[in-house]
Amino acid sequence: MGISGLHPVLKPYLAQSHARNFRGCRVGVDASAWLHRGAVGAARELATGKRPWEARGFDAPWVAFCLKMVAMLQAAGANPVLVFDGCRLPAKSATNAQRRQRREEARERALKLLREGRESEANAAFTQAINITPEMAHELIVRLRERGVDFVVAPYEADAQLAHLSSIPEAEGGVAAVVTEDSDLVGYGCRRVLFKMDSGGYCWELSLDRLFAGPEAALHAAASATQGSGGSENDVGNAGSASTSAGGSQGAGKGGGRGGSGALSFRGWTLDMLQAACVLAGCDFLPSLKGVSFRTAAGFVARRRSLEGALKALQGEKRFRSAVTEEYKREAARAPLAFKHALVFCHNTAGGSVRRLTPLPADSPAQQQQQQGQQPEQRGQLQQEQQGSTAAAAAGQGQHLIEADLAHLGAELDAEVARGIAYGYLHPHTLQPFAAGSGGRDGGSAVQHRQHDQPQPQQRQQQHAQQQQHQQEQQQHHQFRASLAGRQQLGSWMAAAAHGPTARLGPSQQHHHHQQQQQQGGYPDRRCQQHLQQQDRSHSQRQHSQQQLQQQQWLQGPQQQQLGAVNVSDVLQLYKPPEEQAAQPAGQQRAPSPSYAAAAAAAAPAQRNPFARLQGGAPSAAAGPSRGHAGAAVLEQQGSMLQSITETQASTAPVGGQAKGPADPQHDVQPHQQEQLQQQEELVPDGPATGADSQSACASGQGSAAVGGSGAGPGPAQASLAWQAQQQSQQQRPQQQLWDRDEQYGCRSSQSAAHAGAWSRPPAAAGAAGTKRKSSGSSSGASRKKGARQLAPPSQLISRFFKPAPRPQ
DNA sequence: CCACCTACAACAT
DNA sequence: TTGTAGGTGG
Ligand SMILES: [Mn+2]
Repeated sequence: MGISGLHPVLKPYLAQSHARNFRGCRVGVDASAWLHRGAVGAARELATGKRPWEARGFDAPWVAFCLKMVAMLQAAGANPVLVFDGCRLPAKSATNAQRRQRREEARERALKLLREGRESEANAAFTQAINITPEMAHELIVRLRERGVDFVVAPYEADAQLAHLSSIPEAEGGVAAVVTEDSDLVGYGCRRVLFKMDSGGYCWELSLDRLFAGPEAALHAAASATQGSGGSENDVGNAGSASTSAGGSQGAGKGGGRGGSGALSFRGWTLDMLQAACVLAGCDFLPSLKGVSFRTAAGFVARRRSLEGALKALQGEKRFRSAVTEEYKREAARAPLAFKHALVFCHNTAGGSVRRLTPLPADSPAQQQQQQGQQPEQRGQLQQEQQGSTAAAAAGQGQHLIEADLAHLGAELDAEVARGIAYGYLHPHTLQPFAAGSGGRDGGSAVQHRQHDQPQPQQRQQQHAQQQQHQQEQQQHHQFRASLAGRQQLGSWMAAAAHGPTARLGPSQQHHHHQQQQQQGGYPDRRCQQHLQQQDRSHSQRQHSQQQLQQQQWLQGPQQQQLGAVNVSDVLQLYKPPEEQAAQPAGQQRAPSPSYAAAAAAAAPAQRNPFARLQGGAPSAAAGPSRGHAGAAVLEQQGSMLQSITETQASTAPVGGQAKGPADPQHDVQPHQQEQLQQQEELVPDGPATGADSQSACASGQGSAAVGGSGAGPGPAQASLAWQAQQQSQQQRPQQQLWDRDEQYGCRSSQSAAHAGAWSRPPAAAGAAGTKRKSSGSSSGASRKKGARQLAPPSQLISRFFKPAPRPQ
């Protein structure tokens, strides 16, 4: 959903931009949006469970689309880092239930329309029934691994993970900007966001720093943008702060400050205030009061400069007085925690573990419990402000931050589990290993079936549909927690067996001993077990579908028996750089699966999944550079060195220190206005034909020509040649369906693509040729390899921060 | 002017 | 996973 009404407000601050402006930079990508876009072309097949592209050896359309976008970014010289959604978030269960219901209704409608022969209407309905599953994402992940494209699966929301990457320097695996469609990213505090990126690389850029500098700064920067800020690298952070003088009449009436161009002014705002406005405006975690959207929310926040103040001001207003209940105030006070303290995967702490986007304040009980055995972390100014604000907010209400407030943000995954999820080896919903041999093409995995098909009278169905979705949502969360308990118990057991009793005991939710858990069958606590039993009862009143029965079985899971069968060293050995395991071609080497993954093993015996594999495979040339243990060790050292260096720097560096992002793009600031658009000759050589302000205008006509067009130097032009060739060869073939064609997006089926090198030229070469941005990462990536494969590995793979489990001596 | 609602769109031809 | 359009009403 995002933040209601935020996008229109941001419009004056959006600058037209292009992927090329991030040459040599790591760029985070919200993968779900791309997967959705790519799945539209296969909506019907998804709903009916067909995979016609397999017969021709093609990737699924959503995979192909994402790879195409990746290639586009690489051709522009950027290093994409794809971020996937992970586990379901309890805080969003209501939203998820709604969405599921909508999808299922759409699917029914579509099938009915299809029977009536109304094709186009049916297709529209199928589109609305699309659901992106982890299996579908995994199909893409397999390809990304092959190509050395960086990715990470978030422990929960990709939004928060992207914000985390945005908050750390690129040299440590962070990103300079984030590609997304979701306005939530602003609320999470992403420094630089690229909205609406099209297949030509054009997009609209928002800089948080510039937003807080006020509208005049944006306009001024736009005016001076024509002189191209050349090779200087550090002018981004303070581009706006130079010019601030006229215009900003703060607090006109009740609508917050208005700047010169009729835009809302956020000058002097803090991230806290922005988040307060987001919460009041309505977000995924809390629906808004009737009649409040971002504009009015921002007005109240601007006057009182805090969430609490804004709430009081709302209460003072006649039309909101009755709506601001105590309950709403409580929930509104809690909602910002979801932005501030979301759980993210941090790849360079403790060999990869789950952390809070912003650390909890030091004095909270939850924090003290959580922080045992962990060291406080140096952070940037923004994060420190955030941390303080939570403490202040809690103190202001005479309350402490307790675990109950954080429960909605998900369980803290054990590091082992988190790593398995983050690197794409564990299914984030079931926590079972993926059946890697299939790459997700076992046919049934991506089918969007209804969970239960109970024949019901239509009215009743309508009546109970919502309730059913809610129940199913609850059930899934219970299953997840139960499974999580089993897994984390396993993780703790492994660590204990390997290293003795010093091992960490798992998440804060588990203040229980192993024995107790085992006696209770692996459930985290009594409450959970009770709920599960209730679920059992309510289930028995219904008919069980087969799938439900299966879920029931693994819910009561055989983890106990499995425990004894696991060989510790085998499992620990699984934590190796993924290249090593990804090496073997599918089906060539069939290793027996450990009982660790009994359920998955039964279904799919062939595994490249390190979580389901006992022996190392022989690296193959096709799979790219297989880095040996030595290489991995070197990387580890580099990683920790970088970490320690930047940690010492972080304490003294101002906020702008992280804004090391891109050196100022040539047209860093272009307000979203027609007149400004006309000035974009350099960026858009063809110029918008109509002067319309829509995205299609800047992407109009020969988008691909513009990529390598006049404005580009030799480096990028060369790099984009292959990209252009793809576009053209594809344009010359009008054919029916993607998977019916001889080529897929101008490239052979991806199995052979790695050999053929049909994909884009190594962008790293271009980046090395004309790197304006320092971006230390890309150099290592560029210099690394020649020969073996032509696909340029991105700078520093998060996946390559993959380290062995931490072993205390 | 602002918010709400409903319907529609996202691929690629 | 999400955003947008147009019409309506306070
Ligand atoms: Mn979101």
